[in-house]
Amino acid sequence: MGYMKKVTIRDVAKEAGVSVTLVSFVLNAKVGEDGQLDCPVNPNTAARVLYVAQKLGYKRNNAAASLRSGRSHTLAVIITDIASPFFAEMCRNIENIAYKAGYTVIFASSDESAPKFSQLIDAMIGYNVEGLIVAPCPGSEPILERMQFYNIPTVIVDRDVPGDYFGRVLVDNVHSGRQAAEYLINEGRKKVEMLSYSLDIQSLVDRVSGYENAMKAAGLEDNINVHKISSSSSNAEAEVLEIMKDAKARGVEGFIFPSKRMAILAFSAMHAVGMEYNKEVDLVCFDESDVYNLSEPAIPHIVQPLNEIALRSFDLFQKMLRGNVSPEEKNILLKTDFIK
Amino acid sequence: MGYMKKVTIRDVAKEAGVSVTLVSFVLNAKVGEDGQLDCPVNPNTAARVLYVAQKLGYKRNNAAASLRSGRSHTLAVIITDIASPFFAEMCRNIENIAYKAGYTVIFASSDESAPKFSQLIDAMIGYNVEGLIVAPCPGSEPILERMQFYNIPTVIVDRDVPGDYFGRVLVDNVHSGRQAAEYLINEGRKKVEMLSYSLDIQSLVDRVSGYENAMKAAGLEDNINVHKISSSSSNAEAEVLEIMKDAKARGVEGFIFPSKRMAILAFSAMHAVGMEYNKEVDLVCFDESDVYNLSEPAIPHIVQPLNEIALRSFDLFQKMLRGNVSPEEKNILLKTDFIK
DNA sequence: TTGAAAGCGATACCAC
DNA sequence: GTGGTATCGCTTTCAA
Repeated sequence: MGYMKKVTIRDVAKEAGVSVTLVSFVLNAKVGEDGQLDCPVNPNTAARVLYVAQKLGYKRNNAAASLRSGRSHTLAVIITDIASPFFAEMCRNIENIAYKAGYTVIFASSDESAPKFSQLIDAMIGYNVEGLIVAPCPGSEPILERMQFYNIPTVIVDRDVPGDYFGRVLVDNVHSGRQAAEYLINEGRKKVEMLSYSLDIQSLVDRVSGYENAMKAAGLEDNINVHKISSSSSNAEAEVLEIMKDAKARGVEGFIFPSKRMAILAFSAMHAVGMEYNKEVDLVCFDESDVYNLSEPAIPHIVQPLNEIALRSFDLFQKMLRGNVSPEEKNILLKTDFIK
Repeated sequence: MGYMKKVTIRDVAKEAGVSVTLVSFVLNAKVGEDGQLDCPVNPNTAARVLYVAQKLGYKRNNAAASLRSGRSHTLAVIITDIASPFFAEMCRNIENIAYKAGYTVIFASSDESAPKFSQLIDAMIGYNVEGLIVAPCPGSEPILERMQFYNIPTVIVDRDVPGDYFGRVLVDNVHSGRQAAEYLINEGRKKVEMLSYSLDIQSLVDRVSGYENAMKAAGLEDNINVHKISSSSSNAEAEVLEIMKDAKARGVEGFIFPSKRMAILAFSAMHAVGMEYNKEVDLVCFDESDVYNLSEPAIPHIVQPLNEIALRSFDLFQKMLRGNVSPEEKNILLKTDFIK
């Protein structure tokens, strides 16, 4: 079976007996509130053009339109790991919002690699994207700096990098750490401890600060205890087992596991040393897992406000695209959601 | 701070003192095995051009290149749900593979909506994508049919739709159902039953067939029992509870839960009726969940061969792009992975 | 209200 | 090896 030759604006113009200009006008006109097209074209002509375009199966060639107009109606989203449920869900939300606003979204994943990130940025620039929503990876700072030379509005999410040019939509991790600790303290737990990584990840450092603040505020500063484990899973497993064995011996009453990965590790260890959730120890975890919901009772956990991150990021991008945005508007700090 | 004017091929040409043709040649040349550029250009000139392009920060304008050449080096992937871990991981794999082959991937999610799917397809055509990897949603058949008129190689994954034009990379669900049942039978379980949805989803129907085949082959046809539940979660919960209560009373020895969602539902119900995994009942589940791995011992489960799906899909797309592919090559059926 | 014509930035063809 | 230039399909003046 043969295939259609691409039908262009010229074909439509010829068939409708008008000029290409008219066709372009009609095809780009927005429908006003009254259902009328807001363009200086005779309604009858417009209707005929629309009909013909439809009949011939015309599809705008975005490459040509973008080349000429300089606009692409395309937004790039670069995250660090497309396989992470958090990012996947964020992408889905951004895509939905952007779609309604007439934008196409290009997603890409840097896989935490700065060279790959650099190539992706180049690709995105080549695509004439109108904006960028990006979760920075280690080493991405100098690459991101270049965005302002291209005058591409850039919104940072998930992890911060310095720079006045950028918009940012971040979550208040100090708050979330405090929230976790306060919950356990209110449940009557006094010996509340926390797991963390020895590697300094800002979000974890903040969560630890929040935990420490809450403990101090409750007069429990002497009970503050943060166990830092290796980020390589091979060592981590044994380390966590040791920590839990010791914790059981010391009668720890509450634990904060500030990531899903740590929570899963800790559950295994707790099981192994015979430490029972909701009996001797209460928990607050982070992120989402089936395990949290299946536990009896469900384990309280703290999640990122994904839809709001998506909403605010896209909104900020559009504001930046349109013109000057005040520094306050450009720096958005969101609160996490506590799921009980 | 000001921003850079976009630097074009002309700027590079002028600065390097050569023609735009030369610049284009050099910038598009592939590096041969000997590290030499395979283009009819003096190596010194080429080096100078490369140097200047780098110095000026030249980035190819894809819109222009695509418009002129008709090629976009872009592949579209349309799935039904970007928030599903299965698809997210598949996307990541495709992106990685495509990236190495010099392709950019545009992802989009139809959210199981045919109208949205149609709009996405139009958008992708407008982007001059060179190919499509698509998980069809209900009602997408007539829309997909149109792809051949545009001569865009299209590979179907996850769910089948008829059509000789398409390539397809699917998994053998009959096999996976058989595999699940055989495992339980080999463990010595005779009363092996299965959960499914009352709504006919082909992959589930196939898994059920495989289960039935295995039971018959083992002479256990009298024990075949498939419980069909509503797909709406409100009813499903109560139904599953009832099923498990009854199953416990009848002394069921093995269960197959053919999706993660069903498994989670069933775990709650089993817990509620006091039915214990690895004691009175053995399980085989599908997909991935932390719960499977945290159970003691870990619950065997069957997963899609994601990386192979990604690999074969992209490979098939490239073959279809290049020329005629035999019907055998166009229909790929993969085996699932059994995780013990 | 309509149309002719000038480009957007690259590639591709042809001549040198 | 190198360079001039038509051209891809569209948007955008500008003039009628």
